[in-house]
Amino acid sequence: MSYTYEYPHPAVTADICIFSIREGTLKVLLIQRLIDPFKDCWAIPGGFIKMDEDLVIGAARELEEETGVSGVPLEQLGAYGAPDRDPRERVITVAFMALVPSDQMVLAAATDAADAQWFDMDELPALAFDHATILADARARLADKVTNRVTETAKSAFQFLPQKFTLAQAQAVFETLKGEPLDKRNFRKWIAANWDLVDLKEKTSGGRHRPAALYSVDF
Amino acid sequence: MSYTYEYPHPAVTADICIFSIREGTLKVLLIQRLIDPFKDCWAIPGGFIKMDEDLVIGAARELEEETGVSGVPLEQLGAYGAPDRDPRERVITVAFMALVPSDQMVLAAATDAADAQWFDMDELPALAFDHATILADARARLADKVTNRVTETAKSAFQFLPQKFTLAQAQAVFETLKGEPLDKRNFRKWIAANWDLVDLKEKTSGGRHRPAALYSVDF
DNA sequence: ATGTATGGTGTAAAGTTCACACACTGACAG
DNA sequence: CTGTCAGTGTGTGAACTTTACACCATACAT
Repeated sequence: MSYTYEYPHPAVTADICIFSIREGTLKVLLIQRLIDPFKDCWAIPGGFIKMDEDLVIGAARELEEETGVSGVPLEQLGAYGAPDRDPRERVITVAFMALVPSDQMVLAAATDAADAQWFDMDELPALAFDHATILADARARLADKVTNRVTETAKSAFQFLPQKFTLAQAQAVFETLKGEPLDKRNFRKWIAANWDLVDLKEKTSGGRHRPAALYSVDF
Repeated sequence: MSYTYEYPHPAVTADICIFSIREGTLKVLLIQRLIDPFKDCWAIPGGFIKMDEDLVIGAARELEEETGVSGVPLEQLGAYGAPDRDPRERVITVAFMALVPSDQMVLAAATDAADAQWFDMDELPALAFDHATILADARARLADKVTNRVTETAKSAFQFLPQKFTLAQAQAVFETLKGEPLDKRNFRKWIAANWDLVDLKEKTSGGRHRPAALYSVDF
């Protein structure tokens, strides 16, 4: 089967930056490419858009196919289309990003992916294509969104916390996402002002220190 | 000549929202399509990306071809790719925007454009494809950029002013771009704080009112 | 002289951001 | 039982930003 056009057409892919927090650090989901170009190289998941699917649907499909991750709300980052970004042919990619909890997530590499793993954002391997650029843009956008407005992206930050959490735990999550330390008192004022925290009147115990109050959040 | 691929490929276009101010109101540059689909319908300029050109280069080229407008710094807005947005075949478009002065600009419709005209943003005709959506997104982004940070976009606002301008003229420009009235005193404080205004020690004359001081701006 | 149309000016209140230091308490060790 | 450790919890002031708001000045026309 082949497809013929009167004029040349580029291929169009979707690539997806999936961020999560694991072991207290910001991670990104990468796949190891099974095929050339950049065979065996790590890359952000993605693949070709089908002719009858919307961009974001295609991105979600590729993500699930390659990594087993599904049901995440993707936000468009932009299009990347340098003529030589793919050695095979002209490929224009539309990048998406999302922030997801990953604790109970099972990664299942498939399709074009030999492997799918979480990588520490501070220890990235060499990446295929222009994925390093895309990922850097996504990282910057993530830091921007998380603490500025109360958006869906910011909501998803709470998924890295247990149902009952301490304010110190919450601060650690937001610091990880933002990539910089936050002032304790100012953080507590911010979270109280911007989110509906419920004081559970319970305390942690077991630490070699003063117990911390536990909270949950209502949206 | 034809081009054959093993898998189907979408066409990729760039579409460009060019804003300007004319006669004190915000205008957008539209072209009248010469060919189907949407023949004779108005649309934002744009066209197919060539295989060896970057997205923004292609956008600039299409803009010049269809309207005669060149040399404008385009900013990417995002990709639009609903499967049915073009009745011919799958077409994914990458949208760009810019704000340009238009007084000495000569519009020259060519290529796929029967005509190129400035339209008042408040009196838009029916637009081809999903261009109404794209244009609405661009309008929102424009208002955002102009008064918030001192960006390239904001700089270009001064191009709608003569070399020597009054603060009232400047306020009118920024109000038009932002789409809402601004407080006179607060605007004057803002512009003085954010831009390097030079007091020319000259005054307007001839109005049936008190003369206004003239300024120029240094970047 | 008067009317009219636009130019030009300052201040206070509210809100936001940022920096910053010390006492509290439970667990554990001795 | 006592001391130390380690993380918890709390408030204020300064700087800055944002917003609201009203009146006199000046040139021209009549």
